[in-house]
Amino acid sequence: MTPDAPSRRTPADADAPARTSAGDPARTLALLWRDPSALPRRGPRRALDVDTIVDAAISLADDEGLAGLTMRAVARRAGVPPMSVYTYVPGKAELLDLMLDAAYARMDRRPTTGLPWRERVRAVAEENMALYEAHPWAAAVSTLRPPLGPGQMAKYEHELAAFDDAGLDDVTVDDCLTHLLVVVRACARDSIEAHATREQTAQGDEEWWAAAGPVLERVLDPAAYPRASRIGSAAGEAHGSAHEPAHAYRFALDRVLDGLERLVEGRAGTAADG
Amino acid sequence: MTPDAPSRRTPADADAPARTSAGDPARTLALLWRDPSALPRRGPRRALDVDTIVDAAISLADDEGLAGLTMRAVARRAGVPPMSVYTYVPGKAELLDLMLDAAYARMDRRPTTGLPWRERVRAVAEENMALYEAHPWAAAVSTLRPPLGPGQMAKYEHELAAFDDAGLDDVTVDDCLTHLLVVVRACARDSIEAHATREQTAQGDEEWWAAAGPVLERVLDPAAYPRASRIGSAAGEAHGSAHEPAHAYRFALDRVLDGLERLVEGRAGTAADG
DNA sequence: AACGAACGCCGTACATTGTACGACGTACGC
DNA sequence: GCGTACGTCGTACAATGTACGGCGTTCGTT
Repeated sequence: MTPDAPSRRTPADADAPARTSAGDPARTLALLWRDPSALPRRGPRRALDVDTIVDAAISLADDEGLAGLTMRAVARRAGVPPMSVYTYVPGKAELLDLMLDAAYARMDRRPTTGLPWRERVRAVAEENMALYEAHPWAAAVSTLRPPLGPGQMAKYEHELAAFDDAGLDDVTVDDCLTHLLVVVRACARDSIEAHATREQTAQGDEEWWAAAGPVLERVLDPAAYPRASRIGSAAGEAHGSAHEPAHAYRFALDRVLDGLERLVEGRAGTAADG
Repeated sequence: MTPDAPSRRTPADADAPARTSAGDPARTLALLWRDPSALPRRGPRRALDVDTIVDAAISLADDEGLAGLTMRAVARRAGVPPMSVYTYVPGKAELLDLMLDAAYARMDRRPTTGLPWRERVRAVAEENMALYEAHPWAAAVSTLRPPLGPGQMAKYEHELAAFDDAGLDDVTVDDCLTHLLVVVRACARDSIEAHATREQTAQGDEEWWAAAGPVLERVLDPAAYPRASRIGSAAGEAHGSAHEPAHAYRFALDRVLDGLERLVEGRAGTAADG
């Protein structure tokens, strides 16, 4: 009753978002923790090792994005023929796990002992944003089932510590951290997409609005959408464009911290509060 | 000096997330608003119209997800040969714009006049979550440059009204709405990915943890990660699994509303507050 | 009434993807 | 010394979005 091999990524999955932990869990974990007992005992000496492939993949994804992360390109950067990558890594899914865990492991974790919890939690947010700035592809990978490697564990342990003296119970601390990380990653994704859109379209936001504006004026009746017209243009003028991801992130982070603070204060309202 | 045609999607873009407004803005807007002057004046009568294609695409994406939304499949569902789709829609990017704007237009918008702002804003969140439950693909599409069609405009106008008597200035109202929508969409994405992962892997979270658990115990030293071990398993027991998207959403929504409430109260803290 | 241009329609073709498969050679255990 | 487990990697395949071009239809103009 050996289970079938977990779903492999086929060309048909094109638009499905990249996902971690899509391979055989045991095999992936052995790779993540560099389990020596998983190494081959017979056969010729391996020319490379897993880390060479992972490093090549990370630097490639940093340069070209997830779209440029093809197995052939990884092989090229590692200096081996295309199919040789599969000697070190079972497939692209496992490679993503390894890349992400390695990126987590290398995160810069500032010591924040002594600071109040709000500043420590803010630091956690900034560290994650820094990760996504250094490795934009990391924000695009789904981590619903996180890569349970040493990097992920160190990250989780460190981030939980930020809530140490906030006086919250264990489950709530996990909820708070999850919420914070979801918001930071969402903001990071928007920011990265803004960047990518500018590059790929070779059309800045101003040019896009300049192209869209005249047509929009012809079809759109301001009287039909009074708030949208007024507030939309007010927001557009306040920031450079209609959407300024950096500003959205700052706003979101302050709002999230305020929300967590009410929880710490014990004044959280889950229904209408009186 | 006619500009080059905006970037078309080629097979090489596989892993790049689907994006709205990737086509020629003027052409896309004409399509979105069903500009009659953009219809052809010569040639044979069209066998179908844009809406047939858009409806086929939406029902297809509802059934099969964004990964199943191929131009060939859209054509099959509309009952035309593959390349005929391009008669009605310039390309996949524009089709996504049309799909999204149509989904926005058909959203169920409950009247919430008379309710306090917090309940009205909560209703906006629920309406968006309902949209993503009905059309999971909508959560995956990047809307950095939103499809400026009638559906998007109606949605924006309606959602702004939720903040009508909260006493916030125009720019802040836009910030709040953006923040709310970002969080709801992020939660929706996680929830959808959880669903998709269960289906594609044919492996529930329990089975996955069951497969990962033993190996993890062998490599992981609880003493090295005290908080992670304790809080991780506490959270895992509290919800069914390590990650319960529905719970994460409820928690996030309450926290966001609390954060906005402090803004409304004028007690928001952007730095340490005393 | 007749003609040419503008259009609808759509079959074929191409580059690109992840990776299954299998041939060939190497190193270890008996 | 031999069988087998393994590394290495060339070839092949199905699926993708859409460029291109051939063909037929309809309308504005004459």
